[in-house]
Amino acid sequence: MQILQKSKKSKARTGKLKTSHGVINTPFFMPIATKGAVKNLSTYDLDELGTEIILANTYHLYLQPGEKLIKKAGGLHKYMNWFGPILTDSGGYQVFSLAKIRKIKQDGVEFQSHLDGSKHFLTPEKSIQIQQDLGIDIMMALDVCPPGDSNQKEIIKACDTTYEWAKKCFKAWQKTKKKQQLFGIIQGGIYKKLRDQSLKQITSLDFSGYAIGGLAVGEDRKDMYKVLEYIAPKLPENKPRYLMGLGRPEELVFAIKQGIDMFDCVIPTREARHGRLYQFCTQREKGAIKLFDNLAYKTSIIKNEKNKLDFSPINNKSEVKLLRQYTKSYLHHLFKIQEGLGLRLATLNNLEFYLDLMRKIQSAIRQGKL
RNA sequence: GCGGGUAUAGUUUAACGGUAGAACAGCGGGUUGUGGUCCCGUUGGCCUGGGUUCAACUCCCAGUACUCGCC
Repeated sequence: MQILQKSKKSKARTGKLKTSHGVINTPFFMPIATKGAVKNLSTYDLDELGTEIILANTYHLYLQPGEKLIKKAGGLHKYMNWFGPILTDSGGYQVFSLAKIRKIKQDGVEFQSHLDGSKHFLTPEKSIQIQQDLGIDIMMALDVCPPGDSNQKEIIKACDTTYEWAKKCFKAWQKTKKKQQLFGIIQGGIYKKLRDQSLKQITSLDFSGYAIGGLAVGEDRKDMYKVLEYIAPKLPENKPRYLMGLGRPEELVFAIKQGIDMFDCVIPTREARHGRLYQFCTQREKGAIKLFDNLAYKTSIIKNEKNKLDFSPINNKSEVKLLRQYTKSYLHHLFKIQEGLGLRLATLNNLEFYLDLMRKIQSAIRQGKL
């Protein structure tokens, strides 16, 4: 990763990350396409939003439609008609989110498919093989993501397994032509000592980049901030730093100030489907949440009746024509009648907000404001 | 015109001679390496007038509205 600017006000930085499908400006946000689609959007929509990279999921694509099918199709890029960079999560998060239907063993995770109940065994090597078959740009090592309320013993165990698996992933990756990048993941919960140890272990392996995992999984928000502030600056400076799974806009700003370069989160897309819209606003407005400088944002619920007679555009400043043309009243109506177009417009709105936020942040770092 | 039925929250409805429940709508909160419209909380109500009874949303009578059938 090439670093272009380092802030004097914080540990924030801007740069460029090269991948085999293009260069990405950092810090950046990845819209989530778990199963090979950003829900409700086409790749044309993603282009219009200025999307630079998306995130997909190894476990989900392995189960359906299967990595072999995608390989036959010419890889995930060709299969889903997206020719920018793709990062895949290894399946490690499903260790956490699908806790009821899996067993962690020494060599890997045993899953029972949430689709048909069939049993599957995901090993570090298998995860790498799947990600290679998918042909994506940035692979993630298989890790164990323990819940936020785990005790110290459980976190230690998760760290140990994560390290063992990281070594196996690294070894499997070394045997390939290394056209794809591989990132390692640091665990350790909210314990500084464990984070330090995990950092030391994982960074002993020369990964393409390093991620902080195991945050925003149920722990206290204050603890999350403390750990992030503590560990982020310790990550290797010349490599991309990825904070997995976060977050709210103010959390992204905070993390960027600690030196994080990469993010992904379901918030903009999921909340869009539930009718919550993100928008920039002035700091004085009711419900405004301050970000930095003079920038603030608020959310609103389009289903609320107050929108029924609001014939103003969804976002009159949007670069997306649809968002300038369709009114809030109409979007309210679309949600009431449960019409898919509503989901699409809301998703466009929220992703444009998140991607715009990152562009504003990049610009602020360049101008020395962040 | 005659006869029958129904009237409970904004809507659709439940129960009961002794504190009227629910769903949807409304309002508020939640969602963090995806839960495809989800989860949690919350504000609203017995058609009107008489009668019986210790006590009536409930039983009786009248009115009103709606509805079905007949002429």
